Amino acid sequence: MVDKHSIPPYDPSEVEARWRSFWADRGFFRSDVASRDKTFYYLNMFPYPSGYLHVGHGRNYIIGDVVTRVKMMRGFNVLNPMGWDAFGLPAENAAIDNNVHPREWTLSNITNARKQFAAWGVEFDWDREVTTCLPDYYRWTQWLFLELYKHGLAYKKKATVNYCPMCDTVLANEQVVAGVCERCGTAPVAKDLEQWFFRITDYADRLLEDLAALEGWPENVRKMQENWIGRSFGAEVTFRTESGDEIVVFTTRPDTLWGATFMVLAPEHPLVDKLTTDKQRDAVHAYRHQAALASDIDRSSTEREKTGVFTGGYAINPVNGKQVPVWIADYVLTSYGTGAIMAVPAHDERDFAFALKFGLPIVPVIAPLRDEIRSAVAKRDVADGFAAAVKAAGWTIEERGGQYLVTLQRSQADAYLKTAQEHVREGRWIGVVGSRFAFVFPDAVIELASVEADREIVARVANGNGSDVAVAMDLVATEAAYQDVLFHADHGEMIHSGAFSGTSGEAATEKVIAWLEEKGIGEGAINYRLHDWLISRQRYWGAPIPIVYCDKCGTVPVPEEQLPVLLPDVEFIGKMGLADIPGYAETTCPECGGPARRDTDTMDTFVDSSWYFLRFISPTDEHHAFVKQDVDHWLPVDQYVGGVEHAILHLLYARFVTKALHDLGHIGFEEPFRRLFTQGMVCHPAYRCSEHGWLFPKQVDEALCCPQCGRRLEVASFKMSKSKRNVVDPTEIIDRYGADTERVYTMFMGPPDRDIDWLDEGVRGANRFLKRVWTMILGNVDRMSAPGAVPDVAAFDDAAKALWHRCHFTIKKVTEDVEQRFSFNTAVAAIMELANDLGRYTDSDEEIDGALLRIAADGLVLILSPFAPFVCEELWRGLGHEDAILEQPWPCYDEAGLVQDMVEIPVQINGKLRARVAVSSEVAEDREALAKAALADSRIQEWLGGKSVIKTIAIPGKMVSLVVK
RNA sequence: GCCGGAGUGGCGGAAUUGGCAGACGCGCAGGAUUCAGGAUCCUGUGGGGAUUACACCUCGUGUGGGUUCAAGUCCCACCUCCGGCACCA
Repeated sequence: MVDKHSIPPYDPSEVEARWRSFWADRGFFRSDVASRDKTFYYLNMFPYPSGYLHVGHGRNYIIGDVVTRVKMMRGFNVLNPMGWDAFGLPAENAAIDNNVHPREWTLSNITNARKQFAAWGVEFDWDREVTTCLPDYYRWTQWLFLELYKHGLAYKKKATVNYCPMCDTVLANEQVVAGVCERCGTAPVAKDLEQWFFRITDYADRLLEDLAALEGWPENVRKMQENWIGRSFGAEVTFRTESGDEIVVFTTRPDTLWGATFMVLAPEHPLVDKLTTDKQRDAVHAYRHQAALASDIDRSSTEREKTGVFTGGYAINPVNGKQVPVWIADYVLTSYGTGAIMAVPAHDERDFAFALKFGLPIVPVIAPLRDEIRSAVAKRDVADGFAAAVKAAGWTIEERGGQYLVTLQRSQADAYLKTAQEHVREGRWIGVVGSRFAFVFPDAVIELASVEADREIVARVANGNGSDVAVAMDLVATEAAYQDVLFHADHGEMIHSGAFSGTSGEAATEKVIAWLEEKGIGEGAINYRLHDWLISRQRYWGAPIPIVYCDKCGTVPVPEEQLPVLLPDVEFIGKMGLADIPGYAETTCPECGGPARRDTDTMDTFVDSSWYFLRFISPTDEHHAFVKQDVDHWLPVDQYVGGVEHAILHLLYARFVTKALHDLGHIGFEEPFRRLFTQGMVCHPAYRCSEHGWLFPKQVDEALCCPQCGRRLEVASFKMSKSKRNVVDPTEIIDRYGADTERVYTMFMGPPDRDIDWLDEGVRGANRFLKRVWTMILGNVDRMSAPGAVPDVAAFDDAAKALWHRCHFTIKKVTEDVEQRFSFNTAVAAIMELANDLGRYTDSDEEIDGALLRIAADGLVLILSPFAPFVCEELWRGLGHEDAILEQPWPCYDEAGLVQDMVEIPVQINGKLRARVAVSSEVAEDREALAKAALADSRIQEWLGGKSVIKTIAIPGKMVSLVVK
């Protein structure tokens, strides 16, 4: 037994102070880029340097540090750099609030963050630090811009763009999330401005198709990108107005063309004026005015009822020569497709609602996949004997209230129509809805097969009672029994479509497209939701766009040797762009030397971050952004880690820039990140008073009432954020328990990809574990053999064998969990189990094996060290070693060590666990011997009780299952 | 509405290829130590039941079905929650 009083208590602050600068001083994290051997590029998404990092940020970096340390001990040449996404609006806003220059604010945050990393024991190759707001970085961002410009991938155009009035700048499409500015939550307004764009849509197909090969990426991120790119296949079809103007529409359903009974243009569509008749002009003008005022959120709400106005104009449906009215409505967007649609109300939900509201004809041209026809018949509309006739024919008929409901299938429709006609009373009609649409009158059955048929039905019905019914669908749309068969968007058989009737499924689309192309009235087309990337920003704190405008020479790129175009060094006075800085725009033309003006916009900060992973390979190169042979060797990044909030923006842009640079010959690969991991957020309870807002946990007492007004507080767990006052400050955790404890808890608290609550009790548990390891290791050093001792495995007693096995098993598990599974919580759990077993072994009264103890203790410290590097470095010295842990190879396990002498094998009878038999591992691996051993067990014999075994399933090493009768 | 993901003890979670459900930790309970608190250590801890015996039985992984000797895991239908997109033609 050990005298625990002789061991110094675990004092993390003292231990951590001793090793804080050790790893950096020894240069362990400096990487050799020239080396080509076993390289491993690990990359965290570089942070925006804003104030203090909290324990939620820590999760990201601790994961990286653990993986990096393991990889280093495993003999990899690891590159794990860090940099700063240092341009951007928060710096400007903070600068305005605190009256400092954004540069000062940014750089001081960086200094602070570096200190926090050191306190966490999170190490990087600081020789490779990149900072996007410094000229030696943004010079190359400007170079990237010019490369894209020279090859037609950057262009300027006037466009309607999203402008955020709060941020005072335009936004990329991707930065408008759920209709509001991603950063400040303000609804953007539409502005027509000349802006720079990157031609990302040229790469839409490749960005989509290459997703499939990104097997190391999470499925949800790939799906999100797929949705964002939003590729849809269909056709562009040209309609003509009566005056001969072309209206091109995009449709994914060319097979429904025969059902296009009207057209809808976006209110902003250029042909609207010309189409509008004098009679409609006022209404159209008013509607367009109102649409222009409505915000995008209002316009794009699916809840809202459809609105629109008839222009008075008509176009010709090219497939059947029929005249269709042209409407305008704000459910058609200028930003998608051609800003004009053909409306097929029978097979498009929006068009259906619009047609019903405005009384436009609805003609089914596709048979639904579900073959069901319904006919609701008022009793007073039919002669006696109707129900009997229907029953006699064997069709389903229900009776409720004053009506019959007949349900049938398409093959029965003709017979039913005949029966209905025979029974319908004079002046009445019967509707048939579903797989067939028809109206039955005493002297005729009219199929809803065309607009003309629709008119005739309406005319006949109106004759009788002068109703206000506009179209045939109105006659049946209010009938409850019809609700789920009125409309469908199935890819069924084409009907009422001339020669194409009878064509069905996806093939219909292809055939119609081929025919459209042959006739010259349309062609196959692909449409994307993705738009070109708007990169101009009207703010100061970004990389200036390196373009000059000359009256003589036009748009002139700044020559490469004149880069960088420096941000003007002004005393910072507030919200402004480069245009507000006197003298900045004035320059001379690089081509003719005459007077010229600079572009006064800066680039979106996502441009900075779209290529930084390349710069880490040669961060100080003054002649190149990066060196091809080096990046070709080190990239794609082996493991990229960051928040899922970048699933679309940053990751899509970085993929685009990589592909563009590849095509321009600068790099030899097409995807930047081989494996991607998105870590979950760390949450913490936040307390809110409806009157006084968010409260710090410290202000809250047990009664959960507001200290100011006594109101009951709302409590809920949220992602840590300063504004909700629920951040956990790592400094407090480190002061109280040490960084090692924070690291172990962070890794142990749950699967790293999942959102999780930070629990103070959990932190204490991690601390307890480290204390236990400390006491156990230091308290047993005297009983261990010297380092390097080789145990005599053959002489082990049972307890020693078990511990020996546990050591090998744990090493294997931790190695696989970290390297392959990214499952750090189970890795830590396995180390805890080893520590528990080791503790049990040293506490027992039996004689212990000094060599085994040495190996187990050394091994425990080595595999724990990536998680708790400070305390392990200390314990390593305590164990009598002189060298650093990072100079040690990762311990290895051998298969022999994994084999146990005896194993317990569960035995099931009829699927229920009835016994466990202890057998030697040889027996356990032998199917027949294992089955025999199971049957020989006395408990099993008892359960069998003379019944016969019909089937025996023995899975070597796993279990035996007996089926008995 | 569409597309993803997830539902397992009081809590976080484990079970990697269909093979002993609940590893590991928190919390809780009892005990040891202590003047006391804290810290530490030991024991127990899914529900229900049984027994002289913790070498027992039984139910149990969101719900309902199914496949299988065997299902948290596979299939079908559904419910709930989270995330993304959303009048995208």
